[in-house]
Amino acid sequence: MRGDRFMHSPAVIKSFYYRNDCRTTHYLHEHDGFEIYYVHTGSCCYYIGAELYDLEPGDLLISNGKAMHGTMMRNPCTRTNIQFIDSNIHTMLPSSLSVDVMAPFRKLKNCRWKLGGDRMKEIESIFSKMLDCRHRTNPVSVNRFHNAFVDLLLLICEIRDEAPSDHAELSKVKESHVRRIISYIGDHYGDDLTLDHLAGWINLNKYYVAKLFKETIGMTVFDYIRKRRVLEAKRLLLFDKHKSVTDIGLDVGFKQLSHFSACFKQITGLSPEQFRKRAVVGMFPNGGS
DNA sequence: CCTGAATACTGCTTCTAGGA
DNA sequence: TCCTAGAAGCAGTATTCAGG
Repeated sequence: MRGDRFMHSPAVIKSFYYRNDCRTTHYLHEHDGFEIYYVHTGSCCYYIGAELYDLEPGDLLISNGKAMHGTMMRNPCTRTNIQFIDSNIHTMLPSSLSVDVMAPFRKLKNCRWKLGGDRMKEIESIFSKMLDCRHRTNPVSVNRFHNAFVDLLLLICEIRDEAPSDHAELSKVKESHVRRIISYIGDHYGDDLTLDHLAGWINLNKYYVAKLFKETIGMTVFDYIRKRRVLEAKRLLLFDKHKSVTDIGLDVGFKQLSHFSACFKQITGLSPEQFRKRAVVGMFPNGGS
């Protein structure tokens, strides 16, 4: 792993993991500040709040760490991950800077862009510069690291201005429907949800809803609901140690324990009980998100 | 952009058994 | 007692196509 808890600017940058090989699913967690997540190779599902992103090489994702998030690996994935807080970020910025570099993080909250070849080279070059300076403590290297990070924030501002993000695309009618459905599932995953129910709530035809959802998200409504329930079950298994697997299964919307257990194992590769035991032994196996 | 029908298929529910 | 796993039947879902 090429990265660690970063010591240069503990008041701003909490961690910097460069081209981190990521082969395991990372458990749901939350933290202060913001996160920049960039995929170099491989692919993974990135869950944040009620959103799910399929990330591929060249995908850049910015997010608010306060939202519950985590990754589910599809293939072994190499990614760069930076966690930072903005309360003291002014200490790193040149006084002449006239751009609000935190605007994309505040205005968009969670957002993903698919970068093209030139932008990929550019952002990867910035990450390399940061890597070069990360362990040097002399003032020049510290300043170079700061400058590279500010350059990264400025690049994100540029990308936001010129490239449509998933967030912007969601303003379209179709994606707006899907966003509403995802939001509804996020609030009601513990209830008895059916396609009829969802279609009725959004006033659309159920066949159309199924098609729309699959087109936009890449998975069926059914799959999404199951993953959302398992996701919540994972959170409860980790953070509510006194709650039995049975209660958690029922809480998140499964009617039968056998079905909960089967779904959980299908999605995570572990039974709920195994998941809880392993989580106690080793939380966050690779560090970062 | 959206609806509706037909059909094949998926996976949920229920039941049961067995291990820890 | 709690949890996992397998089997069978059936309800619900995905897909496709035609049409407003």
